[in-house]
Amino acid sequence: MDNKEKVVEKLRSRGLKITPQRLAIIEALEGNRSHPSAEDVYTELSQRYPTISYATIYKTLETLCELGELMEVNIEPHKKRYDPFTDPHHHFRCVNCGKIEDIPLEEVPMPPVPHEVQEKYGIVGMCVYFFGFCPACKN
Amino acid sequence: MDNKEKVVEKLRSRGLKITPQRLAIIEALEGNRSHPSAEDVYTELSQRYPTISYATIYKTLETLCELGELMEVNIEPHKKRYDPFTDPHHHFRCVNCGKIEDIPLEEVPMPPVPHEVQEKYGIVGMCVYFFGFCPACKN
DNA sequence: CTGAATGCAAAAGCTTTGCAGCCAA
DNA sequence: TTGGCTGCAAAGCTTTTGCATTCAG
Repeated sequence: MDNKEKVVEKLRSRGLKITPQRLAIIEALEGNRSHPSAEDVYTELSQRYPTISYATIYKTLETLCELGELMEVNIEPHKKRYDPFTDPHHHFRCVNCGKIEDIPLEEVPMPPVPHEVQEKYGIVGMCVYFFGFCPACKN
Repeated sequence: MDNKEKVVEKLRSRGLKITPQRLAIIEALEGNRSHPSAEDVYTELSQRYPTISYATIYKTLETLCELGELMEVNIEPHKKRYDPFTDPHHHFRCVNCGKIEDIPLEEVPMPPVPHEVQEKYGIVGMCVYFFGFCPACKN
C-alpha cells in the first residue's frame, strides 16, 4: 500500500469519496504487517469510531483490494486476512498459535513458471503458503 | 487416496467403523479429480442415500484428512475443497468459471526451500496456488 | 451389548445485502 | 443538490455442535 496521501489521491481520481471512515481504515492499514482480519480492523477502529460498522469495513477493504492497494491472504480457511504490503512475498502460518508471518523472496524464491505454463493457464496471480511451528511455538 | 480396500483396512486398523455412509463417501472420492466441496459430495450421495447428512459428510471428510487419505484445498475463500490425490502438486483456479485444476510438478517445480528456512519456521507443509483463465475461458 | 457413528436441528462464524438516512463534493 | 457512503439489521453460506437414536463389531 502506498502512503495515505497517495491512496487518497487514487480514491479521488476514481471519483470515490474521502470519508472519515475510509481515512481511518487506511491509517490502520498503513505499514501494518500483522495481516489483520476484518474483525481486527473493526476492533481497532471501534474504539475511536464507536459507530463504525462491519459493512463499511468490508466494503472499504474490498475497494482497496480493487485499487491494488491491498491483498487478500487466504491462508486460514474461513477467515480472510489482508496485507497492505503488496510486493511479491510468501506467507507462513504457525499451526500452533495461528500467527502469520511474511517469508521474503530472499529466503524462498518464487517457483519458476515456464512461459508455456503462463500461457496455458493465463496466469494472473499466484501465492505460496507455508505451514509449520513458529520459533516461539517450537517447544 | 489409496484404493477403497486399503482405506477400509486403515479405518479398521484404527478401530473406526466401516459404515455404509463412509463407504459411499470413499467411493465418491476414489479417483475423483474434480476437487469436490462438501456440498458436491453431499449432492452426489444424497441421490443414492437420501438421508445422509452434512454432519456425516463433514466428519468423514475430516477423518479421511487425519488418516492422510485426503487433502484440503483452500484455494477458494470460504469453501473448503478436498483432493484425494495427495502426491505433491499445485492447484490452479480459473477466476472466471471457478474450475480447479492440478498443475503437476513437471510443469512447475516446488519452490526450493533452504534447510535453514525449514528449520527456522519448522515447516510441516506448503502449498502453491495459481489463478488465471482456463483454456475454455480465454475468450 | 456397547461405544462409536448417524442424522436432525440448531448454532456458530464470517461475510454480504437491503435500505433508510447522511454527507462529501 | 445529489449520488455515493454509512450503519443497522437481517440474511446468506459454509461448517460445527448437541443430542437422541441407530448400528457395526
